Amino acid sequence: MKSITIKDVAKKAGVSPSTVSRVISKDTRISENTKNKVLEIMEELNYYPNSIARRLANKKTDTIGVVMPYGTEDILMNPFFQESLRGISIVSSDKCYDILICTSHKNEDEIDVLRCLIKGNKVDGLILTRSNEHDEAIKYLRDNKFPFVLIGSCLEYDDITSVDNDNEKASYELTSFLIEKGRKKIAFIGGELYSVVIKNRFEGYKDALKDNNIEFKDEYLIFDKFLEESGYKLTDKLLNLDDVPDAIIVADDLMSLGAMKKIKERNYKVPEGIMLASFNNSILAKYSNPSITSIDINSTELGKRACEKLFSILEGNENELKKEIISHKIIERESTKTI
Amino acid sequence: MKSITIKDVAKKAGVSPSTVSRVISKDTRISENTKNKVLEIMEELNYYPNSIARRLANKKTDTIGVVMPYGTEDILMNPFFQESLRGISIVSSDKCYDILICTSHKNEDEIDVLRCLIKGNKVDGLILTRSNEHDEAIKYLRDNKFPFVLIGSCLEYDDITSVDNDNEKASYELTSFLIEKGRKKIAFIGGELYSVVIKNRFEGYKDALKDNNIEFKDEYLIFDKFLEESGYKLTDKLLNLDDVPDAIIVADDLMSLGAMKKIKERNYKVPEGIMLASFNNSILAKYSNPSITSIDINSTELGKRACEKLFSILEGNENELKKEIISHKIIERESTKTI
DNA sequence: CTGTTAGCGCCTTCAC
DNA sequence: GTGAAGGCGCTAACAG
Repeated sequence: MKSITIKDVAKKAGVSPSTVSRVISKDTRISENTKNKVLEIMEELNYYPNSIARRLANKKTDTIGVVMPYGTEDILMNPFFQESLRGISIVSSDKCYDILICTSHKNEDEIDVLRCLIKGNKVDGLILTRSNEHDEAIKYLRDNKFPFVLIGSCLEYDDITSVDNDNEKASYELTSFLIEKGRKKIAFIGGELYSVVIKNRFEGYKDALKDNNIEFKDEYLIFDKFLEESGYKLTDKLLNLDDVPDAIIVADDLMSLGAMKKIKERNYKVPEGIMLASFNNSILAKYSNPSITSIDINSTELGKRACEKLFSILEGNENELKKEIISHKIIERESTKTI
Repeated sequence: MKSITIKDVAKKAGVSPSTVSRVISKDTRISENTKNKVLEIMEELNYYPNSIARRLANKKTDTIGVVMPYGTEDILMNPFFQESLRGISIVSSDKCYDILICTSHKNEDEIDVLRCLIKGNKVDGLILTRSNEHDEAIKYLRDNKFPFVLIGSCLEYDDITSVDNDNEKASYELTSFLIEKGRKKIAFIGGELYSVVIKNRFEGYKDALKDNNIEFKDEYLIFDKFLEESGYKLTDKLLNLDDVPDAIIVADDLMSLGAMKKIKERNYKVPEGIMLASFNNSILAKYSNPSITSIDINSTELGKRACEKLFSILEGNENELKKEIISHKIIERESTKTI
């Protein structure tokens, strides 16, 4: 089916293609008469500009890419990504931008995916939804001076535009919160060790222990993947220790469900025997039993602000704050309630 | 930053642009020598074809659009969409297709969004993730003969390619399951009444009652939005009835969490006093307390098959099954356990 | 204000 | 096998 073009409209309206083009791009210097005439014909012909052709001529795609974490098979199921994507979507649809979802499954190299996106002119800018230590993706984008915003923090460069929580502080607060509840044997279950967010949360935990003169114990610190199953397995190890912890901080809600399951299986009581506290405050934490105290990180807001910053960059406003911090809040629930 | 083009490669390789183009599109009738030479230069120049230009010339975008439900502010948070998107993503990345996320927030008209997508040549095909009665989007796409696959079912036309569960049967089974457990006062909490999936699930429920000679009671049937909060409110109404139900089927996990919350608040026991059973088997059902019996609808598989069918259509294989059914399974949990 | 011209970068006949 | 030429649909100077 032959789609109708700007030429068809022009011919029928008795004007030149460029006049039609001007109407489309809302050029001011054009008479009301011809404008209305053209609009009328456009309506009549049910014409709609071919965005591909516009993109080629404008060298602009009106599309932003959202890069989901590598190896997304399971991790992508974390509600965090859904929530931040929602924030991104709200902002970008306001600007009439499209969203391209970028994932690298299986054997593909993440850098190849990025290369294809930016060299192929598929997107105007990117939002990364996570960061690792020595992050290759960040390095690649930075080296190529490609516009992007990071949801998370970058350890290597301080010229990266990013939106993040103060995870170190949040973790410090959460740890202190447990200490105030009288707990001293506090373990920490993390996700991937190379992930920056985990590093931050771990640091905050360690600092809080130190400031409260509690000795940090190596065996109270374990890491694995951001999966429910990992939480389950790691907790088992903690419960096998000679000196079983009386509180556990888990770096993610999904993992904490696994932890909770194991704790119950082993017949420990939450919160009496072991207190549990977690991060992200997804709906999972709210409906767990007992419900889990969790840090609300404002995922949707992270997405929104990241997207707004990206637009700001694309519009050339370089005076934006490089690193923006989104507030967090401890949501206390049963898993840490003192009776 | 000037991006390098096919011409640059051609010049440096001492061949014509068309030759380079042939190398890119893996044309066979080309000598090994020139091919290698060109590939070498491409590598050296770090050349990557401009996909926008290719799209314009080929009239093909290598992109599929995934249409999220209208008014997505909250509904989009349902894990179902995340899971089916994952399935779609796995298949499309195999084919090197990009995924465009399409949402219509706020005041926009969904049809406008679709119009913009297809008239604007932004995607080769679409996947709809839900269907309503008298669905305008389906009608529009069908009228325009635009390639698309529906996750769900269409009531009006039987020439729509779709992937769905047998929701009627599933609901019939779930209702029968509760009846076998000795329950007779079974209520049904649905989501949006105009949604096809709700209609199907309601029909199955009604049929099961009928086949078991249980009278259908109007006051046991209530509908609202696909939200946790709706489940909460609707359940309150059920518990206020003179004849309180002894079992409730909820059309969605998220809603059933709300229902569970209310049931507990009102001091009814699950499953002893009231059994609860639900649909979708998201992680929410598993970790609720008590855990909730739910129909596993295979969300990821729905996404995968929908995407495969779309590719099949795009490749011109019109001999595909129009309506494909994905299997379901009752996952029994505490909320319906008889002691 | 409006039309003409020349691309955007790639692909695809059609010749050789 | 390879090159030249024209076109995909739109935009952006440059004229007038």
